[in-house]
Amino acid sequence: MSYSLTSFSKDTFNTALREKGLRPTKQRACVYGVILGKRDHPTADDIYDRVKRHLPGTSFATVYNCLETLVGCGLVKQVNMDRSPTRYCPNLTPHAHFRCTQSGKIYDVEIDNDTLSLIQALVPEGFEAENLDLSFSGTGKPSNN
Amino acid sequence: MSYSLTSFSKDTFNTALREKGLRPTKQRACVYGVILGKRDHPTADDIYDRVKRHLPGTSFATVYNCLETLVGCGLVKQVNMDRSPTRYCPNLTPHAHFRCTQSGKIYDVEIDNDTLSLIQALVPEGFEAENLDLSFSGTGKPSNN
DNA sequence: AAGCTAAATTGGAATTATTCTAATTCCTGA
DNA sequence: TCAGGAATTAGAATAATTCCAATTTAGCTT
Ligand SMILES: [Mn+2]
Ligand SMILES: [Mn+2]
Ligand SMILES: [Zn+2]
Ligand SMILES: [Zn+2]
Repeated sequence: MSYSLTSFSKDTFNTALREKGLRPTKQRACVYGVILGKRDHPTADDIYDRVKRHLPGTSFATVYNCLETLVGCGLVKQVNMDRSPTRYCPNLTPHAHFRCTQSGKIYDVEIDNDTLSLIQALVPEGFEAENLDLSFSGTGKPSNN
Repeated sequence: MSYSLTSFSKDTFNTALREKGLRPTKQRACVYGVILGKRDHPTADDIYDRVKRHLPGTSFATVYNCLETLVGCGLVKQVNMDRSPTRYCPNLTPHAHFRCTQSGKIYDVEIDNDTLSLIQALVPEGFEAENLDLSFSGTGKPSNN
């Protein structure tokens, strides 16, 4: 059993990989599955732990390889905050991140289109931004455990 | 000779350190000086190279120690883009960064107050943002060498 | 179905930015 | 001047990530 992706996710997954001439392997499906399954912005190490429950033989190198592939296919995004380990996010809409410095938890923060336009307008003449990263840190929900 | 800080910078430096009960050493002054002297967002390694020209005996550990101190005193800011080495910036105004993926150069991008307010307004109810990071990447000035 | 070939996975070593440690040196202020 | 804390130093340690060479697998072709 590779991993129980919904038929919708499975189709997204297969299509995205085939479009790039890559193989939809069980390891890649599993990595994608665990990221979709708990949207908590896991690190590679977190993902490794979760994948091993389903595919015990999986190596750390494979987790990194799969993550690189999934990012390359646009199925997940990397999230870097300061120099802490890279986290992975399946939310493909443009959004920002908030990290609670107490709990370490990371939350998605929506960006409305008007604000997004204004942010993009900050980029000076002659520069072409392909990518933007916006993140906040501070104290999160008071006693949300 | 520690480093030729302007009398204005020297005063800022001495005051900021003394306020925290820390000593304005020649290594700290030199690290601060080279960051002010060429505002190109140098890495710790860049800074080490430049500091050694003025104070040849300086160690790498000291550069890191000084940088941590200067950041702690609010004299310089850390700039992290993806997982590349941390860079340091003496521009204390709220501003964003643009990294040219071709040249690797990093540019300051001003954020006007209106846009800054809208960005801060993205933070949801119940969260308190102490810090915000905004960065762009893409292609920079066409042939600015 | 068997064989072929390129792609993917694997375990372990290598890399690299950064931090830690313990010894030495330096300041400061009594 | 000198005692004691602060800062610096060289080198070891750490940790996330990448690299490597060997093995396995998946998707053809016969
Ligand atoms: Mn773990
Ligand atoms: Mn160098
Ligand atoms: Zn996210
Ligand atoms: Zn800057």
